[in-house]
Amino acid sequence: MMIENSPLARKLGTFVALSDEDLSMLDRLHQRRRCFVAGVDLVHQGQTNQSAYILASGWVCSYKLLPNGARQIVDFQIPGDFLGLRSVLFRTADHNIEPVTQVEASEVIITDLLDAFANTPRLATAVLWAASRDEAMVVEHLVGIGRRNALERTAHYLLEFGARLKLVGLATKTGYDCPLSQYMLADALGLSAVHVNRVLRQLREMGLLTFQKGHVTIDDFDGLVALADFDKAYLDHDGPLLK
Amino acid sequence: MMIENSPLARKLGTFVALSDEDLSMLDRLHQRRRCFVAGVDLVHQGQTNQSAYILASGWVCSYKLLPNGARQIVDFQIPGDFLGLRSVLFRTADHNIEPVTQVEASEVIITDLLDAFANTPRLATAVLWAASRDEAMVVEHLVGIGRRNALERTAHYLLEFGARLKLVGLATKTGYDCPLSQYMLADALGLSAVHVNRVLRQLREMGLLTFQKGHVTIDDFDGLVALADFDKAYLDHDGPLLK
DNA sequence: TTCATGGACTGATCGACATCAGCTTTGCTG
DNA sequence: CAGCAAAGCTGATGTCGATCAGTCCATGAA
Repeated sequence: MMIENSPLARKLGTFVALSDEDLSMLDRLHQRRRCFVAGVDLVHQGQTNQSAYILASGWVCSYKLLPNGARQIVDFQIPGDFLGLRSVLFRTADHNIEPVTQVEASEVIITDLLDAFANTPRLATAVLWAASRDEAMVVEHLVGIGRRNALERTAHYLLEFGARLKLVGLATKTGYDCPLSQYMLADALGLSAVHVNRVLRQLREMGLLTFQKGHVTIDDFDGLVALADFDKAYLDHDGPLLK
Repeated sequence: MMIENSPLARKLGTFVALSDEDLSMLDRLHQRRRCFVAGVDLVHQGQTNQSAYILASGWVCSYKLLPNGARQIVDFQIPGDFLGLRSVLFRTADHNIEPVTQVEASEVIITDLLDAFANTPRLATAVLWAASRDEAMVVEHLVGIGRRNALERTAHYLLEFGARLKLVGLATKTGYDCPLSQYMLADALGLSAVHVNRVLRQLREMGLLTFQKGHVTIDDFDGLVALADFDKAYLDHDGPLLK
């Protein structure tokens, strides 16, 4: 069985060395596989008693709508990420979740997860670690919107995707597939789509990065890192931190 | 003993009805009381093996610095809030923490906390709840910076403080003490101090809110809620959600 | 083929907020 | 109470990014 190739196992494995027992416990969480089509909300604000999921394939976005019609995308989830954990704790969702692409996800029964926590503390550590990392990413996103200009912000965001996708084997040093439209990118970055377009052109003309036809090509990694003040360490490690 | 008057107990009590056992467990976490003076960093980026704290009195801010000299304040902590929990999990802090005022805080030994989790599941639920709420606030903050203009953003932020402080008995319907300078507010809201000043004047002239001499007076609560699109439900409850 | 739709892309114009430079008030300390 | 630093406050000017108003190009349906 290909347990250790699930995106989540792969990601957690870089944080914490997982035993066979941990891996099979992870596998047990992946029972109820479900599919969703792009564009149809999976969860929306105010909905109660939602389940949590682990993303197996495809991209998803979490966003909030404002009464003036604007929307802010808070985060994108990629394979290996948890979905809607906070909504479960809160009992009522405070944001919407929409698949960007077609999506496969495993429904997580919350008692299964708590079971897993009690029986495999190593796994629990890894999951908490991943959750902290997710929160750190939201914080970094906030900092970017608050204090970085459009160019730095965009560069930083796209670098971050590279790092996240590499953890689950969906990116190389030179680039990754990215199903986002410029509109979505705009709603994530707090910009207008028009301006995102100009910024992407600028990044391309500066020879740093090419965002085209659903694919991001990193043309000059070091240049991007310098421009965006990207902290290489914070998302990516050489091996498990906890042996 | 005045256990149930600690800000944390008071806050958690509005989420989950706590037993005497829960309360005395909470009390045990409050052993090592420490003090800090305003303006001197308590934690800074990159520092490792930091401890966590529970804030007993005073205000604290968590922020990040960018190489261009800008800073973004991610969150303020008020009495009853946890401090630096993520840094503990991550082993190395990804942000700075600075007391805004003189501060009293209890150092939390992480094993004590895990003990408390194992022995008093109700308390554990409450703490997780509080942590989710903190995360929800950061998300709301991100949405504000990304998609609300300066006026709405400021109004929303100051309303949120009112709601948070009310939970620990430090605010009334009509206002609260707020030790923040306009500079700090600016760094939290992603604005310049000059603009914050103008926005505060505008709020005052609109008869909505007065921010002066360390005190915020809510002049027209409903007006503010309408302007800021503030969700009254999300921070404030009439009684424990979990009986 | 024609039409419709949605994303990418561009120029012109406008406005919200930043920056700069200076003044005033407050509160602290010698 | 004089002197000073820090915060509050304000006008003038500049700029980044929004908005408006399109064109161009794919894809897919009729």
